[in-house]
Amino acid sequence: MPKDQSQESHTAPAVQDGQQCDRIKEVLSRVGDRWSVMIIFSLGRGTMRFNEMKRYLGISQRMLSLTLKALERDGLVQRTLHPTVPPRVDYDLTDLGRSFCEPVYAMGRWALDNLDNIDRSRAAYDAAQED
Amino acid sequence: MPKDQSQESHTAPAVQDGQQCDRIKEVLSRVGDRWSVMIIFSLGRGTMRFNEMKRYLGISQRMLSLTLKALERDGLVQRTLHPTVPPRVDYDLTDLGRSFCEPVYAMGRWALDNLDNIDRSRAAYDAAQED
DNA sequence: TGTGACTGGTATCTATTCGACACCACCTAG
DNA sequence: CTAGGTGGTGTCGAATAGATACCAGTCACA
Repeated sequence: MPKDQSQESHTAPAVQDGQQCDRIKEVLSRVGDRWSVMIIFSLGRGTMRFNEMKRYLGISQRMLSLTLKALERDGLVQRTLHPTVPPRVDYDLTDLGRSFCEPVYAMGRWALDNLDNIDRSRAAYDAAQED
Repeated sequence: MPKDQSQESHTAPAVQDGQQCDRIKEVLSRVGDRWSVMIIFSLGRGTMRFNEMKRYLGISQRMLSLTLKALERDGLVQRTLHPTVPPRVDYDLTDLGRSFCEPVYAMGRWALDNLDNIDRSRAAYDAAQED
């Protein structure tokens, strides 16, 4: 419950007024973790299979399984089992998942553009600490 | 190490070819966690003080302290100590932090727009599981 | 003159979560 | 017969998050 909403004379940029902030927090808690973002990110390229993602992302089988299940439950990812021999499982983004791609890519692009800035900041901070 | 880069006939949207993906993963591991995003999100509204953020976000003191320190190290957040009595500490975004706001807000906006979709998906998924 | 609450933290202890590993059934190649 | 692929689940120790206590100092209330 936000206590001090009275002095927002700043550059309030978007949607926000307290209970909305709570809902955002709620959603980000669900889909805002590292592996969810990474999975959405790579599925944006197209269909992937379980072990393919595992190798590509360097994620443990357990976390991949759990995260994919959660994303499927949230309606971002679709799981398709092909009853061949051996059985083959494809993972794709749903429409909802694809719409989530845009903000995820925006973050990815920012990450790429600013990795060097962050590294410089870190080095400067660490150097300053050594006094 | 991506193994299968050959069949990207899909809507490959942005920067990506393996080692770039690794760097994105690296940055997202740093600033992509829930509390970092939430802190950037609320600092986007303007200067905040330590306990103000603590109350607003519902974060523990320890995590707030640690996350702010990490964000300061990464150059996204600036800490200003006013040597008054009692001492007062202000937290602001740096220019780098403000540039990060855009993708963060994009995610927040998506979260807000799609919370209901996610809830419906979850309910449907859970109902289907009960067979 | 306590005592309760505020400031911005740190230290500690515990609960949750994560990742490594083993295991499953089944198939194929050597 | 063994090694490796498929897509997972179960277990266990380590890392991590959150709750709580505590710090030094100041203020208001009674």
